[in-house]
Amino acid sequence: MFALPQTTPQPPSPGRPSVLRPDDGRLERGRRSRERIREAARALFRERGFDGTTLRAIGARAGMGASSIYRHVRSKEELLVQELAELQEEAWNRFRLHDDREAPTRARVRRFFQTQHDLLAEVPDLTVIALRATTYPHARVARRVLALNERTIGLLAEILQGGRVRRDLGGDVDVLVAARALFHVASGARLSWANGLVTEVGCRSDIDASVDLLFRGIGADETR
Amino acid sequence: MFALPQTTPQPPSPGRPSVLRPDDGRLERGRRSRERIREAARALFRERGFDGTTLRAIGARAGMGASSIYRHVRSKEELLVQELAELQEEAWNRFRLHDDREAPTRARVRRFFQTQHDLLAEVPDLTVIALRATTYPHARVARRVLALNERTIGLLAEILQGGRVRRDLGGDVDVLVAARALFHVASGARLSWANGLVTEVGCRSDIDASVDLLFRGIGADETR
DNA sequence: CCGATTATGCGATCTTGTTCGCGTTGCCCC
DNA sequence: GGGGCAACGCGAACAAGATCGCATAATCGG
Repeated sequence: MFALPQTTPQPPSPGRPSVLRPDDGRLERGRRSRERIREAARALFRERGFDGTTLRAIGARAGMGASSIYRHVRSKEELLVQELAELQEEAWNRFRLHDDREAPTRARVRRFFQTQHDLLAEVPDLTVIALRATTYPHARVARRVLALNERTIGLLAEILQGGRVRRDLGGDVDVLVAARALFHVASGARLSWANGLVTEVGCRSDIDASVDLLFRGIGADETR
Repeated sequence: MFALPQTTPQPPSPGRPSVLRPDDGRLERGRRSRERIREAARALFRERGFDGTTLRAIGARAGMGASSIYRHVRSKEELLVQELAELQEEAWNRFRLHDDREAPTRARVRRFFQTQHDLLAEVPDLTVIALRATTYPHARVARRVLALNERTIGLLAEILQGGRVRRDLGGDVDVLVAARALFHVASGARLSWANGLVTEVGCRSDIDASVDLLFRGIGADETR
């Protein structure tokens, strides 16, 4: 349904991938540089956080000037989005690995968020900076993050759809609307966590509570 | 329940309000300056948007250097948060003005979001930048925005609580969790709107759909 | 009136993400 | 093997938010 994020080390850089000249010694060097940049950024983000990491520092660790980074990346945030994409992929894989399609829908949803959270917990910045990126609507990276989000929502919708065919859901529930609601509620909880309002376990139980609420509904049974 | 945002033109600036010397010609001058800054910022934000507005421009229009602004404000975003606080206050007032406490809870919630959206639509940046502010957990302004959000959530909880006593809600619904869910779902929809993924009316109907969903619940009636 | 205190303003400066123009280098084609 | 073409890297420079030290002025205690 959605385009897979390109995690292969193809040149995802500004210029087109130059299909005319498929490979090249220069391109090889470029790939190595990109790899060094990615590693340096990844390490520094974990050491000092996103905002504490300067492009000059990344460049220094990657053995190049700060401006050269822009040969390979369009913005600082793109470096983090790469990580986000990988982490999401990993989360999906882990989830699917032990996913029981016959389990109650609500349980599957909860387990998905738990799996995702296990990974997210290691890099608290990720969620927050991704969210921040979406607040720059003109930037390309915003659309990239939104696409990633949409993909997660798609997976949630898939889970829900599985429940629908098993009559596990209310009959007239719009699966996509529901998936979006689940996603945003979880994001909100994680934002509180990132701001130190709740602990990590608090965040988890908030998410669980919200999922339960969404399944049960706010309204009184059968009335209005 | 929550501390009211201080909208009175008391010096909310970095230094303490200097209670020892309650007023002063200088303080008077400062108040006027703050007012000019606020007006200039407000106008420029509407003309060019938040990111398109430079502090030097604000300073120029307010008749002072850019650095002087920091005597009255701790960051650029704080200028916008002031607006957000006012706008929320206005939204609450408008809502309460025509609020029918006997109306069905769901209808009240929907009307609240509509009222809020009427105002928000005039300054599309507001929601987004406020959200962005919360992605800088170290900044004071983040906590300020979170407090404002918490206040909105509180109002929603109040509405829900009203419904609970009338048996309008499911018996075991945690009012605060539900309010939070409503809030975050609406924020998510507005984020899509700000990113041009949906039109304003689309955003409104998305919110309505989400509210309906939250009231009805995702799960099948009475089962699991 | 005097010194101390303090709110305000200013310009220089810093920081950091980002852009720009230039030079270098490996590759292809003739 | 020479010219052309990109990819790459670099240092200078820019933009804009923020900080700093200094200057000014208003007030107060004495």
